Amino acid sequence: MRTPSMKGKATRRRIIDAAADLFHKQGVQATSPQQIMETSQTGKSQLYHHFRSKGGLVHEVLQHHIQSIREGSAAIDYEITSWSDLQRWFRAHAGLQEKYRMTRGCPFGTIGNEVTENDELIRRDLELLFEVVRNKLAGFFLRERTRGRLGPGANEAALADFCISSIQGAMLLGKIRRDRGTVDLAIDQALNYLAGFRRSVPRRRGSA
Amino acid sequence: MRTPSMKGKATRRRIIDAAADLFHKQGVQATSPQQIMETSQTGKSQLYHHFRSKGGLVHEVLQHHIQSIREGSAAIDYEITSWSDLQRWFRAHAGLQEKYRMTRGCPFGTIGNEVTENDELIRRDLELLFEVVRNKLAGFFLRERTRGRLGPGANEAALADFCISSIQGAMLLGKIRRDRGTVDLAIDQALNYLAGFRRSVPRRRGSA
Amino acid sequence: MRTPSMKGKATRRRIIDAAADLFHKQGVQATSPQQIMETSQTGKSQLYHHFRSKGGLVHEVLQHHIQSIREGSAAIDYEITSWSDLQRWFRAHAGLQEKYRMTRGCPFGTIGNEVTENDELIRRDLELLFEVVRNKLAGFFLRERTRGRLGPGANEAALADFCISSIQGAMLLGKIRRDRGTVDLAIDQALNYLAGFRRSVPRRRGSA
Amino acid sequence: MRTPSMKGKATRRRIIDAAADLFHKQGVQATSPQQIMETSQTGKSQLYHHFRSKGGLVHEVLQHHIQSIREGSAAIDYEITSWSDLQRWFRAHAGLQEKYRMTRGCPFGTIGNEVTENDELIRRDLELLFEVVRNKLAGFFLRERTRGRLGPGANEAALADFCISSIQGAMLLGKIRRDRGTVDLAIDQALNYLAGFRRSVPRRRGSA
DNA sequence: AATGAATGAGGATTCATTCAT
DNA sequence: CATGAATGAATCCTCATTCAT
Repeated sequence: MRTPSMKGKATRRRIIDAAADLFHKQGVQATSPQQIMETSQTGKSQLYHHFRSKGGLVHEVLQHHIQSIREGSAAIDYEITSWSDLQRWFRAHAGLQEKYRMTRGCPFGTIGNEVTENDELIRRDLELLFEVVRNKLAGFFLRERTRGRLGPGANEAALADFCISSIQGAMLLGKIRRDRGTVDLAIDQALNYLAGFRRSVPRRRGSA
Repeated sequence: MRTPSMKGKATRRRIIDAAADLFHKQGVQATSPQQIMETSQTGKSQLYHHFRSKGGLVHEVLQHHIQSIREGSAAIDYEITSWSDLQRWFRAHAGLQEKYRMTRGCPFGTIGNEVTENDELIRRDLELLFEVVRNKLAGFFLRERTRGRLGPGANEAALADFCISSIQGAMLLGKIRRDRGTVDLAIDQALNYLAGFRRSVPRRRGSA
Repeated sequence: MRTPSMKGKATRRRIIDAAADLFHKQGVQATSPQQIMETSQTGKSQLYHHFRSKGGLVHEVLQHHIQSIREGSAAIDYEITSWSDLQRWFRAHAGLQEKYRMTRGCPFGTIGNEVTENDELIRRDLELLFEVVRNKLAGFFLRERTRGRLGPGANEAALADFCISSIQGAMLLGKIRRDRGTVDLAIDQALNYLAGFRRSVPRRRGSA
Repeated sequence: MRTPSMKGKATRRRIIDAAADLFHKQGVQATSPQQIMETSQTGKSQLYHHFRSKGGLVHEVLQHHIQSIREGSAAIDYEITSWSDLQRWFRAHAGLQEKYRMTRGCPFGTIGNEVTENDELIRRDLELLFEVVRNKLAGFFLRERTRGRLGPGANEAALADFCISSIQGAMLLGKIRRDRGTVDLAIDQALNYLAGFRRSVPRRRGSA
């Protein structure tokens, strides 16, 4: 059974989902409230009932992304516990792009790229989002260091940022070239670089 | 003396310059013909006299960028003949961003980010632009290999693409964080990676 | 009391009425949304709220005309039940023109004349409209035949079409000459021709 | 060899021809100077060199039409010397329409339809044009009367106008219905009516 | 006679948003 | 929570015309 509040939530959620997809597809500027309302099968002013403005909606979309990343419900899995997880994380991005026939970039990068001086709030949301991602990645590198599996000469946050900016650059170039090969090659090199910091630790006797 | 064609060209050029700057600042979508006309001190329909449409103007802006890169008249110098040139090339991007107080990304990436399925022509222009850049960079790596100063295990085009996607990712993240440090750190790591391919060649006796 | 839908309908109706009059006066092409909005005292985008486009508005105007003809609420009475009704029908057209000092033609013909290959939908609307008119007229001729008052040698639909094309030609020429005499003379001749098909039936004994 | 003045004449003529065709196809309003210049392969301001304005061009187009009718160089032959010529005259209109797949009406009527209160000069041109046509037709009827082949009860000018308004109405309806049958049927009835005025004169003995 | 740049108003339409109910 | 009318500025672009050469 659907209670009214459930229905409300459904509407709100439908709008966010539709907006997130459209923002990913064509950017924020190119997406009109009208289009969002049509895509989400909502009355136009529902959008203004649930969100203060289009900007407010962008904020909520980003909050939703952050939430998804934290919860692990996002399209890409940010729970990295092994080097192969890290590889998967990289490749998942290429996979996501390919799902859209290489016509889209990163959902976050796409929004970030459009940010101007007047979009300070959105910029902050994105800053937070990328910090969450960095923390996820840095967490992995930190755990690796703890276990002695990470060489010296690079700190965890920097490595995490390297991952992020590598994948952002790769996806943007991949979208422009409409070519997965470009993305994969960039990922290869990023992984190459990261592999340089990996240390294999001899298994202790008696351990699994 | 000003011939009529000179006058026309000046206008055309003023429009392209204004547009290029606005596109860099706020993207293509967010830039209206009206704004371009105000910025370039032109009548509104001059824009449509000189360019078929807004899309046509984007095309011309990109062609102009390509021309600038080829000629060496661009904001960034793409003539790389030494490893230190390469470093400068990387840092120049950060410098460009800082010039705009880290509120802008890469002029090309910003346009590329906005490309959708309907902007096939623009995409092609960008593809070409990035190929020109890649060739410039790949040329350097090739010359280095010829001189025995490049180690095995990476081809020139791939290294060039690595440079491009690295700097794209770095600039995007730098813009989102409004932080040059992020860009510099990303550049450091890219240079680190590239340095791994560098081979020092013992000076021949008798040479400087 | 005014319900919201009532308000909406009133606006919609005001727009249609204003548009219909302007289309009659100066044609569709020469009528701008702006002019319609000023005439109907509406916000410009109300037009696009109620109608998809200018073309959509033309469609609705024609539908409204069709409705009026069917309902008998049009400027001209299409309910013909006698030969004198038919005469009145013809003369009413001249009267309508004179009302506008012979500066306008037929409201339908004016729109029809502007139709091009790209206005297929509008053309269909007009086709329907003229079919409705033809049916009204043909109905009269059919009833006359049933009563033995119509001679052989012409079918009802053809006579109806003759009426329509005669009046269309007459009004167009009348507008070009700005002269009612032209119209009346053309009507005289059309009525002359039609009179040739009329048969007087001897009154039955005992009837009035 | 082409003298400069010939070239000038050719340009002027090309513009008129292109304009005439476009006006016929889509009306005056819908035809922009730009389109005329493209169709006639002329520089845009040649149009303003040869004609004062767009209105001036319409005037010249109509003058050209009048000239063609007078000279007998028009698409339709207005030299009527026999009843079968008259039939041909009527059918030629249907033929002209069919040539354009019933998508166009009468070239003159189409322009006339668009005339508003502000186009007094154009209206006068059309008035003249139709007077020329009327005279051509009335001339035939007059000659017929002279020869005793025209019955009483209708004057020549009225019959001529009947021909004109009939064909105008027929062509308009034919265009709206995109159907030649409609036109032919209307022509049949007009001819029927006119035939009622025809008198056969017994050949004199000894004459051809 | 011809070219192409320039002009400024206006074209149709959509924008983001708010209001009334 | 939902609907749809209303708003007014802005969108991209074309209009008819003129100017300078």
